[in-house]
Amino acid sequence: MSQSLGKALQILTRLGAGPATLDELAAAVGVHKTTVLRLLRTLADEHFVFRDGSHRYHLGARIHELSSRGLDQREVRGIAAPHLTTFNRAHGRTTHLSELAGTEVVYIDKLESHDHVRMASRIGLRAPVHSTAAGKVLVADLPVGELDVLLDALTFAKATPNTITDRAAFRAELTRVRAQGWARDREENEPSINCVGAPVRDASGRAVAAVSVSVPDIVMTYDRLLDLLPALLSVTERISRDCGWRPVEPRKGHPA
Amino acid sequence: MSQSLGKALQILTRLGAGPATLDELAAAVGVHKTTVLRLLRTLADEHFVFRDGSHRYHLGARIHELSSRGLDQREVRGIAAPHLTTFNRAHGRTTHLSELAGTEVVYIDKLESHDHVRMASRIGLRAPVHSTAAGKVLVADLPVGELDVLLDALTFAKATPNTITDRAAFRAELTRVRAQGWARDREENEPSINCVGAPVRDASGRAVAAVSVSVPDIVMTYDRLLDLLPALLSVTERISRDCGWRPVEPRKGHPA
DNA sequence: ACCGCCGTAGCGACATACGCAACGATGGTT
DNA sequence: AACCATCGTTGCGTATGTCGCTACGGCGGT
Repeated sequence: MSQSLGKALQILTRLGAGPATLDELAAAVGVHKTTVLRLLRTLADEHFVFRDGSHRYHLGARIHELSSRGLDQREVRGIAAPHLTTFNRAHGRTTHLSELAGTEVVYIDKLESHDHVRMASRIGLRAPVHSTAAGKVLVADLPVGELDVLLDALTFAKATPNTITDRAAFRAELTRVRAQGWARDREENEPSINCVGAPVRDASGRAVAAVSVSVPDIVMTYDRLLDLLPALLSVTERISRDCGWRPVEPRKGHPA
Repeated sequence: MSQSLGKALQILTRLGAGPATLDELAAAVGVHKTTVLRLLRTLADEHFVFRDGSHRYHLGARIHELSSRGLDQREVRGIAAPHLTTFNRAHGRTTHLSELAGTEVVYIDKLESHDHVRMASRIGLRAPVHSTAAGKVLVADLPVGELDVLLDALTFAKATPNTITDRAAFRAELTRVRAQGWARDREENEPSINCVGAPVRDASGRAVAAVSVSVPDIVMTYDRLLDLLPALLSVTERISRDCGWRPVEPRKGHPA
């Protein structure tokens, strides 16, 4: 663990919450302002931060550039984008594309709802797999060994009264997800927010991303949200096909 | 200049070019792999990078989160976004929103062209003020002292045969920009790319951002690009008004 | 003029970061 | 099974880079 790097990263993270002065950053990070200034100098030299005319430091252009490049490296995002735009245009609900990251999902794209109720999520945020629809579809088809390792690492943190906090119950939920091909989050991750998600698959059939639709209960009930399932399954199928996925053919001689 | 932080930032920048292994990063940064691993560990702990199953490190979720938050902190971006979306929908040309950053502009939003010719620019990239339309409008109205300081710092790097590389010529260009209220870049920044730009002003009348439209010559001639000027001036005026700007009223008793 | 705030420079001490060397884990081949 | 190559990791001693302190300069406001 590199001490000075860790401190610099804390500075960057603090600046994510808003611009700050040298003194504010020194207080936030807990080191002398000379030390902070040295770190800030280095960060500024590489354009990770900049200082305005009022003595405040801000996140700089390099962060945006790297994020933009990093997102471009996530292939599924580029493939999904036009499909999601069309879906969002048609349905107007907050839609996320996410990937699995350890025991969490990370949102790698977001399309805003068309109404005035906005969700506080954003690209780059992470959420636990066990309480999100996206998480469930991303882990449901993991090979047994991988799923066990993941479940071992999961803390099943209770986010709301509805959160699944029991390993056996979560396994049962994943069985259900596998059977129906989509997942739900009924106020399990955030109070008053329901969500449905479906997997995007690649050529190997593996779920490489999830598309999920989130709606506050006051805007749309869970039952109304289910009306979006056909469209959701349709768009994830289209994206999957563009990712090289092909449906498994029914085996001959066996019941469909 | 913090050595270990500098190295870590080099790692992040390298990963912007694509995923890399520990050995590749050690070679790129020029230090022992143990050192790189320590830095990567710290970066990974804070989610700035992650490692995939094939030994490769990638830029992580925190970069995207910080970028997203940092862009939200740029107020003019939020104000301009709906206007630019409408403008882009109507005209379908690559459109940038940029801010001044020292002797450079930094692109803080980008709307893609509707055709298949895409521009290599991206959010977070910087470009010199003297060879870009956006740069010209951002510095044209600077107070004299500020402009002098900026010009002193400018190297007038020659990007193309058309680049203005002479201080006096650039000053003359800025005089013209002030008079007409918009600026051009006739293959001054990149060969075969023309650009027009106009300022977004805040309540104080100061140019706080620029909207620019860039088009490759093969797609649209400079003269055709000029057809977009009325719409460009109109959208920048609308954004400016939303930023609190109000047109200066003609003085009474003087010619209009 | 004085004051407050911010940024900066120089210094010595020492803690942290460094590279080296060795080893463990993994996967592939024979 | 053994062997090999690659990657990641650990432990060590050392010296370099980082640290906080102190003092000072610059700037803006009164």
